Amino acid sequence: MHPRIIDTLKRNQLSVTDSRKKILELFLERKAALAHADIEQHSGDEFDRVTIYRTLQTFVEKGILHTIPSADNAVRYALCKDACTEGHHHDNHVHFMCDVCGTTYCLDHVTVPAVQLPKGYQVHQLDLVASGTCIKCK
Amino acid sequence: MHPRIIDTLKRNQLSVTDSRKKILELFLERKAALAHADIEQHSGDEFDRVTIYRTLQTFVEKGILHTIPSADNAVRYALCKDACTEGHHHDNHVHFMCDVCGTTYCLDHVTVPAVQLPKGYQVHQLDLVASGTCIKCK
DNA sequence: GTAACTGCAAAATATTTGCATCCTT
DNA sequence: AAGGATGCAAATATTTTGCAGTTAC
Repeated sequence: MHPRIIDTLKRNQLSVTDSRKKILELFLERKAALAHADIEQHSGDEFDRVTIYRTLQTFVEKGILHTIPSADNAVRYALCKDACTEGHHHDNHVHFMCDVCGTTYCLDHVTVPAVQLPKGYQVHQLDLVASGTCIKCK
Repeated sequence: MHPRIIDTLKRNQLSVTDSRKKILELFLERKAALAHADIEQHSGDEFDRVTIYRTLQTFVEKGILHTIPSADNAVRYALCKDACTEGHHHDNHVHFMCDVCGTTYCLDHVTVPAVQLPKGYQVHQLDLVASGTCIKCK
């Protein structure tokens, strides 16, 4: 098991349970974003559907995961960088969704360029969602 | 009624029906994006829920509307610029979601800056979603 | 008149809530 | 032991599908 798992949970004052360990492990193993359905599949029906909903929600509240905006109706989640703390996400990075294989990536190292918005708009968060063909599918 | 309505429908080989006229009118009146629920409300229960789903889907297919990515699970729609044609969206513009009033705007005149993605990623579409406080709520 | 569109019913899917039980600390 | 987390059941919400009746052209 990934050494960061227990640490991350404890740092966030969460009790260390099987479902939380397993779900966190899934995100650490795969670099891509995961939707509720993905987790249900990859955890092999080990946990209740509801537990997964609640775990994801808890992780988002604690700043362990963030949701990724997308134009379809599927909510996807990805690991936050360490800078994220409770109720305070700093995820102004780029997401890439592959049209072919459907994988969603967090491109942490790419920064979102500054944008000039019309006067009066105060920006708190910037999300750049790119889509196209990913490196595996080209 | 807005003069563009009939024209837009005919240009896309769609028959001119009450629901389509009304829904298109809603989008032309309000500059903001609309979710299914918004349309249901503002059309005063005039149409069936299912008709709204189908109308929105048809409009997206025809390139009259596009969907806006968002981190919550609500799918919002907004008018495409004229350049969009069937199956071929060109909406690389900026969307702004107000955290206070919940309104989503299409900022057509703001362009998405170029981004340098890692080698091997082919970008077909770029969506920049900004959120914060809008001009009315500041 | 015919093809396309709508409304209704119902199925399928997704999400939320309450509560009793179990597990972590 | 106590509080929190889970599982199950069920309520709610959302989206899709089939089909018969209606409307646009």
